[in-house]
Amino acid sequence: MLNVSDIPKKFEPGSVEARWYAYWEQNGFFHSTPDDREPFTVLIPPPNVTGVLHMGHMLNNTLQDVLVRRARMLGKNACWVPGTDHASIATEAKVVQKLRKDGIKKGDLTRDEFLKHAWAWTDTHGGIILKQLRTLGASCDWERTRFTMEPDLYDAVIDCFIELYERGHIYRGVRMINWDPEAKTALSDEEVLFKEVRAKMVHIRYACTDGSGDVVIATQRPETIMADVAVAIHPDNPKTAHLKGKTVRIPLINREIPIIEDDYVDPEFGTGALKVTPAHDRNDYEIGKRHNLEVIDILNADGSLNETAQILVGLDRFKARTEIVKLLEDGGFIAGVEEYTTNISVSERTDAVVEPRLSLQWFLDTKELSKPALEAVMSDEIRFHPPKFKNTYRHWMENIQDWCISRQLWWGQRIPAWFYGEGEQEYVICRTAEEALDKARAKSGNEKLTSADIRQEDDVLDTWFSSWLWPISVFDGFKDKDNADIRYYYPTNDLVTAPEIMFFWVARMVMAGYAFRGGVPFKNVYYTGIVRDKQRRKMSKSLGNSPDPLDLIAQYGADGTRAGMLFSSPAGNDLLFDEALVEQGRNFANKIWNAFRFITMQMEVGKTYTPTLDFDESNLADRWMRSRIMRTLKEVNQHFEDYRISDALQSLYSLVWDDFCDWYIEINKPDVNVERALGIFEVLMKMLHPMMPFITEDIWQRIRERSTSEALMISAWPELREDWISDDAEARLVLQKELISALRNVRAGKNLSPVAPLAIGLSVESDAQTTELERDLWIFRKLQKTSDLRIGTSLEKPKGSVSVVVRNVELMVSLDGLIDTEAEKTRINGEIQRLEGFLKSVQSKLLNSGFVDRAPADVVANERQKLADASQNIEKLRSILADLS
RNA sequence: GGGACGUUAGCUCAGUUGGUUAGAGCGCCACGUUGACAUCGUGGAGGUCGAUAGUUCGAGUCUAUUACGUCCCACCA
Repeated sequence: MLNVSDIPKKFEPGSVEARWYAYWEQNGFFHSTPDDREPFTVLIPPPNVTGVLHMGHMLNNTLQDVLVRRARMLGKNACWVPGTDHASIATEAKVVQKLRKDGIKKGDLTRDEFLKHAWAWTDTHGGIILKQLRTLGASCDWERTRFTMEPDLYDAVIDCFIELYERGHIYRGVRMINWDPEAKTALSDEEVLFKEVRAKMVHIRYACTDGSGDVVIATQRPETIMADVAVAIHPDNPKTAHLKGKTVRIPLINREIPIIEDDYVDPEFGTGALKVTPAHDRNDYEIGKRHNLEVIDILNADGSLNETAQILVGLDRFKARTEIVKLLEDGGFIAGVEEYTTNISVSERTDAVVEPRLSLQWFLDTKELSKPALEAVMSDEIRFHPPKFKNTYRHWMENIQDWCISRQLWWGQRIPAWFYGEGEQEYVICRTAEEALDKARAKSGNEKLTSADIRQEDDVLDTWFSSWLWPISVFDGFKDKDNADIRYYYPTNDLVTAPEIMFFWVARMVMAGYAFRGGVPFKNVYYTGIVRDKQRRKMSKSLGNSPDPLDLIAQYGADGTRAGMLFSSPAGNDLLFDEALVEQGRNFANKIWNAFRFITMQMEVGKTYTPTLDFDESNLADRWMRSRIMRTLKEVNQHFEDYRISDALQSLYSLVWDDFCDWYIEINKPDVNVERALGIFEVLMKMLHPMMPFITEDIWQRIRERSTSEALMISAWPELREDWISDDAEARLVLQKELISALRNVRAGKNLSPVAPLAIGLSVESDAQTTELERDLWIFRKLQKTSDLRIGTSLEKPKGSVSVVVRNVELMVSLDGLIDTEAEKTRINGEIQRLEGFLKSVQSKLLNSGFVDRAPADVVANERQKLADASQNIEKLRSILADLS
């Protein structure tokens, strides 16, 4: 089965990845059903249904796959549920855009017609991203793929709405909300972003009606003066005291408005007078409420001026802004214009400048729901990785506002409210029109109501109002609150997501968890960073600085790409993506490949080899190798425990490359014990599998014939053998390594061939040490060619030799004529100087009675040992120096 | 305006409860084709831990102040 000629010099990922993925999937390894094992559940943060894979997804899903694959190997029943989100605003915007291209206006379509287009769009572009995830190696349970707009999940949202309404958490009311004039819908506070811009502050004169002069008011929104209903001053401001009780005239339209007094006004700011425009400013709305002022709305839904404005009607708000400044200038109303920097709010989805707008919307009252959700995180019932995000979470939860959940869109779950009677003021909440009719009749006492009198609310629900149910709805926990799946898989284990959606999604899922299942929806949240480029710019389509993930996989292999992403992504840290990382990942895969290739080259054709971990107790290299493996396994386990995935990979990288390839194989060359090497390989492949699934499965299957049930993907994670960890073996091998490195260093310094045989002397302290060292010296001999190797306590130093002190061994290299005495002296003097500096610091510690008295005994003993060692080595170096002259 | 976090080798980051003159990976420099691998090997050069002041026998590791940076939240016209 194993034939060297089959094994190319380079690892070729393309040919094996698709094959193994199909193998895993066809054998049902991804699929999970409840059984006696401990469940391990991960839910994919559902990407937008029509989205394509970007670097953020790559990082996020690689991490999920690593966690899931490892849990599976740990014997847990791992279930990774994939799926997509209907992304209400984003998708509707895309469909509208597409229709526009085809010459169709959304307004000309009925709701049903539009939805047909939307479904067509979803069917055409939907689910691509899930296919792409397979390329990455994601071990999702595809049979469980869900979509937030599929019937069951749609129903879940409706059930949820009805239940929350009945429990009194949902209300309908007129509030100042964020209006997106582009998408023509309300937004939640979370969907609004702040953007810093340069803007003009216009100072406008309002004339007092009594002819006593002007009031100058500063505003960055001069186009809203037609909606002004008052001018406010602070009651205690002497500067504006003379204005009390007066009225002023709005420029251009000459409407008279009163001057009112309100504490909100900052006397220090600007002129101390503020125009009050309740319809178009949150604060002004509050002031207006306090003073019982009228609300004059001069804007249309699309942000253009309406009839009420009287002037500039029909003009867009931004056009109107420049136009009105001209008019004001012409009329002599401008007192000045200054540029300044300010924050404007924009829609997260459409980038349109958000308009504060008074409107009738549906809200979720979050006061009660947020309480247990806050507690769950603060008490670490849900653990955040890294924990610093607890602060952000707490801050938000403590200041949580009611959630505006209605959207003036069609693509989404339609609110199950049914209006009857005049003016849509009366409604019932229920699932169907029939039910609504009964309820409406009962509620109104009007038995004559017919289905024609009943009309369903047009609005749909915020996308996140479906996503927040994801952990429950993917297991049909609304349809059947006690079904086998949700009993078994819920609460889920790990959630991997970006901190940007902590409020949108994480916090709300926790609230939903408590609201509907009385507990947490997951136990750990791993926050990834943002994927940025080398200049720390966020990767984005518009900047064009993002590589196509699929290109990366094609070029470097899925394993290489995954490893590359994992190399540099501690939890919560941004990933500064550099193709060099992926290159490193590919190189690592290649290194593994070639180590394996080397082993196969040692095999005889036709012979059967049984991988074994039966190490040779008498062989230091073996004892060392198995110690390194187990020590690393212990580290890796701990790293996983701590969600330090990068560190886990780093440990494995070093185990494979440094310990196994650079030392174990090198020491054993040319006749490596194949069965043992294969045994080692099996352990290594297991440990690496969660991170690099393809190459590890491929090698695993090449090591020997395996039945389906023996596939690496479903094999058991290695068992930790603490008894294999040996400080003694590791210390002894380190000494050999250091002796070898020291000699290599001498060779390099003297420009000697790495393979020229040299006469070596090793001078040690005692006969016992001679015996000890001699026992392990075969390793030194294996890796360094010697013409003569002597070891002893009183070795005579050959003429013209160079000496290096390694720990407490003096390594003497006979160089016969090649030695540059002066250079040697300089080197040794430098070494002495370094040691003396060290010695001094140790001495001063030990001379300090405070240290000796108060430091723990072992620390003091350690210092004394250091003192002794350093002094001894200095002595040695001095004698070497003396010999040189 | 409030808050969180960060500042350690050229770059990206580790440094657990304060105790070896600070570590890793990548990069860099030099040498190298000893038949697994040049997607490689060997060797090497690089930091005194943002600054200041404290606590302590001892501080990158604790405290305070300060500078700079990143992010989150926030209705100042």
